[in-house]
Amino acid sequence: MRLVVARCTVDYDGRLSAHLPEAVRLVMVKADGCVAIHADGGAYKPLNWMNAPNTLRDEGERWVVTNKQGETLTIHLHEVLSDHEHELGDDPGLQKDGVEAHLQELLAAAPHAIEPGLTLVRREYPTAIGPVDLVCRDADGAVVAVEVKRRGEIDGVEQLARYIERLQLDSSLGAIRGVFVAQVVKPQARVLAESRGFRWVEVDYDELRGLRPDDLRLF
Amino acid sequence: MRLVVARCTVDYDGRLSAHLPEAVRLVMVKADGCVAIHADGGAYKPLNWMNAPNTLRDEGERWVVTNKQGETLTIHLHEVLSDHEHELGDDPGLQKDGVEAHLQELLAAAPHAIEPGLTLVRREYPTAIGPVDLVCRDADGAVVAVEVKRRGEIDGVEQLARYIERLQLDSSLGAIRGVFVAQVVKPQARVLAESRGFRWVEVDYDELRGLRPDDLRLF
DNA sequence: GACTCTATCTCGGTA
DNA sequence: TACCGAGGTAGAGTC
Repeated sequence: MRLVVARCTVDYDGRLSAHLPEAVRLVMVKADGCVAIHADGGAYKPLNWMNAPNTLRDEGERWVVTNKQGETLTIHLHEVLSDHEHELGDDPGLQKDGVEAHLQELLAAAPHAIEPGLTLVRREYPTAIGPVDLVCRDADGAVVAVEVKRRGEIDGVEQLARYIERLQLDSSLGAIRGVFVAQVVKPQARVLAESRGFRWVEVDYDELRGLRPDDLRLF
Repeated sequence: MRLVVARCTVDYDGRLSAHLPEAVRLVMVKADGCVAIHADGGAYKPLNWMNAPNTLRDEGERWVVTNKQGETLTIHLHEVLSDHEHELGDDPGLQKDGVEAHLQELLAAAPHAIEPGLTLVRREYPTAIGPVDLVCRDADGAVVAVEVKRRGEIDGVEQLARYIERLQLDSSLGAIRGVFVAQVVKPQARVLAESRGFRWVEVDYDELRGLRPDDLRLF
């Protein structure tokens, strides 16, 4: 990784055009070739960048970075204040826990947590407009489509509505109920869900993780 | 801006949990206090970060960064290979050209490019759920609601549907047609638009920019 | 502050 | 490869 602190101007020309007036910034060049220009603030997003793969033409005072799509990033280095190279080596990568996929797994293993008597038919049930998170049957044998979100917002309810619309076309399934499940269901999403005739349910991730499927036999 | 290259492990605990095993990485601390941990590859996004405002407790070998929501980023510095501080000063900021707002301006100036005979009633037409990008009248005098996107995806079609539903409540407008306009309309969005009874149109940004409003009088 | 929408989104999965 | 969906989305604008 090469770290250059310099007074510079930068121009990007590609999906849009963008220009940075002269100022002191950090230019970061990673081992994979990607380039990012950072100011001293404004969170983690650089002001300008070019992802790998690309080709960097170093003309001394001017760097021109080009990618396969023909986008260019041009950096004029007016004054280099610092220039260091570091060997970092490969990164073992990030381990995540608590994203939507995990929530869906836990609910697939314990559909009773959504409502008593619910049993799983299939996870990621395929339709022409995308997979339904969970398709279940309730205690009466009726089909229930479940949309799982970490945060329950309005577009998730609409997603559920689209799936049910699609599932209804398959007459063999009979009447289909919709249930919207999330750790938090926002007020607007609650209103829309109810007006569409869907139940909405809030679940607790840590509680779910504590439940073994066996625990639910008690219901 | 402080740049530390160090062999480190990192843990984030907040909206999810994430862990970084021991490796050499760049720890960047900006003047506004935000912290980002970069590997030597993988575009501009850091592996882990904490935005400003936050508080950094420097315990020497361990840094604990906490924000107002109670999220924490814990960095264990096992071996510091480099540690530099730089004064960058304020940044004059980025100037952009070619984003959705510009596309909307161009189409407002040349609605004929969407379909012959179309004339603009109003840009950013206000409704209770947000502004409609363009409201026009077609050659027959019927109202046409236009949603403009740079990339036409499924949620843009939903947005258009919500606006039209809303506009229909205003009975003075009569029957309302919907048109979905983008530089590229994705397959799923095409299907949904058609099933909702909307036209979809792809437009070329550079061509539009070349058209002066006058040119369109010829249609 | 809350809500809305854009983004050179990034990133991962899958067909 | 392209498409599609999630994201600790971030960031900007509006109310």
